Amino acid sequence: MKKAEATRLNILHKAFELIYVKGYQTTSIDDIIATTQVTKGAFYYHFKSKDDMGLAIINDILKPTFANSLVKPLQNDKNPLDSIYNLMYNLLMENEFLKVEFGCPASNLTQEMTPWHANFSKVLDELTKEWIETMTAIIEKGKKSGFISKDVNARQVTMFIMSSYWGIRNFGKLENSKKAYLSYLKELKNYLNVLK
Amino acid sequence: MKKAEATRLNILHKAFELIYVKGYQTTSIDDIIATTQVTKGAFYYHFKSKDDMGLAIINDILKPTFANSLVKPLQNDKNPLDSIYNLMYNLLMENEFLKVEFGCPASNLTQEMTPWHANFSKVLDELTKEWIETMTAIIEKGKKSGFISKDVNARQVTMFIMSSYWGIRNFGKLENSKKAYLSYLKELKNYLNVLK
DNA sequence: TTACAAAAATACTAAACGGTATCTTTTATG
DNA sequence: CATAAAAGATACCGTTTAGTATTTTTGTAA
Repeated sequence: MKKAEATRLNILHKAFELIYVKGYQTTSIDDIIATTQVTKGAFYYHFKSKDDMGLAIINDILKPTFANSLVKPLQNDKNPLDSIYNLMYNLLMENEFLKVEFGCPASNLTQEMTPWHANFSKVLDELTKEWIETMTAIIEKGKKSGFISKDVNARQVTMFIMSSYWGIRNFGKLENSKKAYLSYLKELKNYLNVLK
Repeated sequence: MKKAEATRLNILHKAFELIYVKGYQTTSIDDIIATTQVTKGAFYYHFKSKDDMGLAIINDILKPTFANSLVKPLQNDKNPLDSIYNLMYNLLMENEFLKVEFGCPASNLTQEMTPWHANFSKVLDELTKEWIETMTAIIEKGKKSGFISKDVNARQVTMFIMSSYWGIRNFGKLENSKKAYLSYLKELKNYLNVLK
């Protein structure tokens, strides 16, 4: 029971790495079993199809990571504008797992799988919604506690910021350099400042 | 001579459509020759490989379209802030070629092919650079003519705006709805206003 | 009309793909 | 320790992939 769970998690983690780097469609099951040292029989014992595994990656790996690294940090500081900036700074400049040349795993999957794989779209949408709701909530809170002007539309601002984050990830990928991140972060700071 | 050129362009256009909708890797040559009613012999007479055709799509189809629809409109209005907003509005809300559920063709290709296909990255980077340079230039011009505050960093603002555009395309794709576009456009307007 | 190259059609290959059937080994529990 | 079920290994299937080799048709200039 325990060994099996370890094998399953091993497959999920290694497959996640491969998919983050190469994309879902171009990562073959043969690739996965080669890097995990797991046979095809074992693979299909744990997952009934490649897509079944793909969904498990999102639900069991990506979602918890997302909650820890993208959602939770938003609720740390008193000032939501600081929370947002610090989150972005950490994600772009310091997070050792996310690599500039491979972009954002969630964004990559969204781009690749939507709109053709409804199940993928659904769980990815859930993932994103959680982030949106949290950011919207802390902005609303910030309005009440005076950190943010009453004039700002929380949801609107959230969409704008998150869009810019996903977009700059694509830029970083294209230029394969964190330079783009730096000027992005500066302008993000300017933008956040006018929300006061 | 003329007929051959027509065949070639037919392949490029149809293939572009397929790739925009399904992605490059998942669009097979058999898919392409099926929808173009062109045989494989004809296909390989015009292109020496699939990648050769892919690059031709970017150079011969995407680049001119990009120059016409994304770059040129930036230089229309006197006020660069208006140019930028109007461009985004048109791209997101009115452009009949770009579909919300399939995102932005250039962004899709970047996400899918970078960093694994150096040739693709290169031409896509050229494409993007042209857009960046143009937007940066009109912002600088706007600073001189008084439409924009001298304090703004043109390149920084350009990166921020373009990132947000690419990002919101991803959002639209995920939610398969232009609703996201609307609140994005509102906040973009707010942001542009503070650059005055 | 003939000659000849450009263009297109046809038939094929070798490798890779996701997935299955069958068999063997581990592991937990009476 | 016996036994059944869980877990994993191996060989293979049918299909699809990008690409090639060969042949046929078409346009055009002498």
